Amino acid sequence: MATSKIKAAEPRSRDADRSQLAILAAARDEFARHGLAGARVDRIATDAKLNKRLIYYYFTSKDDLFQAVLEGTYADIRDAEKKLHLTDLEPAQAIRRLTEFTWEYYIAHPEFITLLNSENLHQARHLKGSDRIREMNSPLIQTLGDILERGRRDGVFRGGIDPVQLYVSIASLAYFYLSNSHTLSAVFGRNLKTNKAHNERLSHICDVILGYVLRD
Amino acid sequence: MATSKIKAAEPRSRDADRSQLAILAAARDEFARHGLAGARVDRIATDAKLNKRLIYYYFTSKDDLFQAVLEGTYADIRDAEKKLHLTDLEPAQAIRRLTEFTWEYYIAHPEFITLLNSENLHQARHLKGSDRIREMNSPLIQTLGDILERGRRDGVFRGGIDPVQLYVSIASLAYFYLSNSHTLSAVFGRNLKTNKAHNERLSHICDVILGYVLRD
DNA sequence: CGCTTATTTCACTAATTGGTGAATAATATC
DNA sequence: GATATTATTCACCAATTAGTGAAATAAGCG
Repeated sequence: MATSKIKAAEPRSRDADRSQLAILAAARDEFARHGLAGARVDRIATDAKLNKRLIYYYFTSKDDLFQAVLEGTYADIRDAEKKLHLTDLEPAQAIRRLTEFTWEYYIAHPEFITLLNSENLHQARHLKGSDRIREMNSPLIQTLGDILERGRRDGVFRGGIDPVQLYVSIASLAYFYLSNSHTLSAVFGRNLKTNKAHNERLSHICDVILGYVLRD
Repeated sequence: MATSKIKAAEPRSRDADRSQLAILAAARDEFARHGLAGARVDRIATDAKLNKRLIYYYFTSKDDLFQAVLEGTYADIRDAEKKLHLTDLEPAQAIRRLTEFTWEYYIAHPEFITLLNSENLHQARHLKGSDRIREMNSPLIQTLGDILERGRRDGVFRGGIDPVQLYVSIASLAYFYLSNSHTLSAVFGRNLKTNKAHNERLSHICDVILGYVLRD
């Protein structure tokens, strides 16, 4: 007979913060893999090894949970950006470092890409309703503006570069390739997801960006 | 009174091709707006002003319908590319024209962007299963290779440019901006969707691309 | 007219899904 | 030991959804 109801299961200490983080992590993966509409709350609960009811207890609704995931995702990249210390480098080196960082961050965090794509499909309606996001406004643009100005004064950079445009372009060249690597691979009949292809892409991106900012 | 059952509704001639096109057009809009998981077959039927049953009659399943939409979308852009006649232009002019074309095509066909994003979320599994796509392999890469070679011989372009990398970069700079304009606008607190912002972006993209291909 | 193809109608299903209410249990904390 | 918080269980709902079977109807065409 088996005393049934084997409730031994380690006493599992209670920790509201830890539970919320477990939910957020599971939700991030689920939303990243399936998009907002394709994500399943039950699957998030299973993956978090927690009860579905608890998700609604802490996060009200699927949409609110998605918003929380997005906020966390942005907070993460902002934190990483802060550690770059671009101001310590020569202008050209700083631009190169930012470019390499961007590329490597997207490689290390593929969920960032799919989450952003999902949010854009929904016209950023979760971000628009978020206070936390606006507070995190990237200080990188300011830094980038300083670097461009310094490079121009030194005579190594061309003038008249808008830091936002440049930032968007650096992101573009990395993001598009990684986000669309599946369809691109299919269309070109060439696997763009190998290490070799990745290295070639990063090298090309640096050429493009530096070719642009450097004075002729 | 009203004799009820007002069946007057113009005799609606029967045309299998027209019906299929109507379904495809409605499906394209629906998939573009809501993604694959978020799209509703009933809504497609309503929008196509046809019966849901007919969708399954012609297209078997939601996934097959999505694949047909993707194939059509690719066929459309390939057709547009064919009309470019880049070979008639000087190398630098040809690159500029291709860049402007890409930008304008994405602006005119926003559904292209969201459909591709959806397909990449699904790891291109519909494209991989499509014969039609492989047959349409872009002749643009060949043309682009010729242009780059001509430009290099003329001494106006730098050497060693991979046409696929360049093609991807041109697409990147346009696509990312338009695809992510909602989140970018929210994050930078600056509306990137105005006409003015669009013109500035295109101008910047041309600077970047030409700055890269042109010899110092 | 008669045949084929196109289109509609409709009832229906089997499964899924986001979300809830309420009671219970376990645990940390004071 | 009392209490507030944290977590589980479970039954359940109302709505939605992709997809089907079958029969009826209409139109083009030879």
